[in-house]
Amino acid sequence: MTPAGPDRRPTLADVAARAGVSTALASIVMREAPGASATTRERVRRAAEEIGYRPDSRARLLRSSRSRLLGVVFGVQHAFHGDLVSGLYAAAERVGYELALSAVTPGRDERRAVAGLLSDRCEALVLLGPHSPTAALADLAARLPVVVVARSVRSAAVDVVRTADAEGMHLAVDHLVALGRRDVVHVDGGRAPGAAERRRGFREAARRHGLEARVVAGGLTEDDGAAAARALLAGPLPTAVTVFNDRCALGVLDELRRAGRAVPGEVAVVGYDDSRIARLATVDLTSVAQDVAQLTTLAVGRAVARLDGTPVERRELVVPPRLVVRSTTASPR
Amino acid sequence: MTPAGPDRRPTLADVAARAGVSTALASIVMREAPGASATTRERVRRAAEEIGYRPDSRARLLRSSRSRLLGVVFGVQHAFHGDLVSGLYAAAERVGYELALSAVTPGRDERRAVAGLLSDRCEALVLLGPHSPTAALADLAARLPVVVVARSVRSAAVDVVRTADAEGMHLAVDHLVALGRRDVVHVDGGRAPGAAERRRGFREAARRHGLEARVVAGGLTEDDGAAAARALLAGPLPTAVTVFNDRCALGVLDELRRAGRAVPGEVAVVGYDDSRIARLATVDLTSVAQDVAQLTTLAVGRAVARLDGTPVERRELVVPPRLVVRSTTASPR
DNA sequence: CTGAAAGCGCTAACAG
DNA sequence: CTGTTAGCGCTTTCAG
Repeated sequence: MTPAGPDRRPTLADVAARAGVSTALASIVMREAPGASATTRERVRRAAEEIGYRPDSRARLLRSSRSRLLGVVFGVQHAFHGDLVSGLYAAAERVGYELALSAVTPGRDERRAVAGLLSDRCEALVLLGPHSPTAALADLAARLPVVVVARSVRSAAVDVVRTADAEGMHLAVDHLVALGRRDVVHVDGGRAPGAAERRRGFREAARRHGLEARVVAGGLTEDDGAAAARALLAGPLPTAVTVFNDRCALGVLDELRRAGRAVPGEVAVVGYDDSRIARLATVDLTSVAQDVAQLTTLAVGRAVARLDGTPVERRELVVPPRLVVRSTTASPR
Repeated sequence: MTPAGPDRRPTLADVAARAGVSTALASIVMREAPGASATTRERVRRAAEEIGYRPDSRARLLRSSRSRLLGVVFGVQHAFHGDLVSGLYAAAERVGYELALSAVTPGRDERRAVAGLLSDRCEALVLLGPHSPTAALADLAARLPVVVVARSVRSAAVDVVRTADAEGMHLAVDHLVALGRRDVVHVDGGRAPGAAERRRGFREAARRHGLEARVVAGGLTEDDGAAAARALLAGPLPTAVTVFNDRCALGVLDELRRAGRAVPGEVAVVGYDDSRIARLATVDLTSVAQDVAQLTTLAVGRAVARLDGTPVERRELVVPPRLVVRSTTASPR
């Protein structure tokens, strides 16, 4: 079928030859850059189509000084990171950037994930809930713009886009108190990104209402939540529980139900993230929602601002959370 | 601080100049290729270290004919895909390949995810549970090796690595029947990858045991499962239910419990995927496990075999599943 | 509006 | 063992 020639993938030169123009012109057409007549455009586009030409992004990036590539490091296990990645794709597309994804897995740590992205000539990095120490993040930020999402970092070197987690807990506690629940316990996220902030917010709000700010150890997973619930069940049950995140809250819920305790009858439960699981009819968990669209738009915007040299007033961008009330807190005590 | 010079990132030429060698030699050292003395290696490595040199993978790939890059398309929502991605990273590393990730999100379909990967010069594609029609997959496979994971495809053009889903359902049904449950219903996955195969396996096994092979509509999500459970609750309850996947099974479980039905007392439930959620103490769902390590190792191996031109005997590689018995089927009727 | 020429940073032949 | 010489496929001046 094809002539003897090796069936290497077609290059821009092939397109140009077929269309009877120079590669430079073909390039202009493919990039949709100004400087070619409508006729030429049509001819070149047709030629490209016919031979199944696909631009080689490597070569393109190599040549242009800018790669317009944003590196994203995410945890492959975290459902919430999935939501953020979705938002980032959309946000990047709106401003003409591409995303390069690099996952953190049980066998691949953040260092490796970042190293891969650096070799790929990303212009800036967006790190979702990174676990790296502040110093490491600062080092990285010395090389290229770094935007940390969903975690606060005490460093003037990196940009941060996060939810006002403390405020989120205020909303939760205020809501519970309004419902007449005054014996509120917080199930903690330990060292997870955002946990310290949420714990702090809980304590502030509790104090403000004159409550005892009791905190029990939790974690990120359903098992952590179940364990926390067992600890709670060992003593007199509080009338409400705020939990670090929805996964953990699910474990709390499930364990409470197993123990035959009514939710929200005896105990109200509030989660965090407003994940898909919280929205399920069968779970229907009251939860503090993070504004994913806002977070991702701001993260990309901030990265781009750094790249464009746009002056930036604040290193930290804080997005307000929203309380989504569902049945785990619906009925008053 | 830095001299007047533009602070562009250091190139191989910079390293070479600093080490007092040619770029070719520096290249050899950086690639750890044979052809440089220990002394030179040391000197070059030091120079690279000092100026913070990082190889530019784009340029490298542009130059070399092979990219050693495997493109992976995954669904950012699917927890199981996360597990597969983790396994793929490990498998690729073992054979000296890199991964390029491209996510399918609510706003980014498979076409776009694939297109991105093609521009990145991936040598082969690994598609996790793709939704594209067979014809589209075959077209793609005409351009480069394509390995489909976790879905069967009736096409001689693409390689498939999947779990023996029918067999998985056999295991589930056999187990239930051994427990004395003879009124078994399957909650279906609809058009999801793997659903047809699982449904078929259920019917085969049911027939073999002389049971009525009842199937009700389900889906991939917890909500789908809850809806299916409500349908089930409308009539006389079966003594056991097999469900398309764990997420859906979770919805079934939760709805049954809400209705006050005992699991496994009245109804036994079996899920599919042996996901983290199934393993949770509070869920403890009997489930058919897919062998992730095996699936991913085979998928990468198959892609590499195609690239190396190694003759391949079967287009389809089928991995046996394993039944993990937990408390949702533990006690006999 | 179009084409020729010069690289982007790196690797792969070859020479020496 | 080391250096020189060509490009990979594309974009980007800069002439015409």
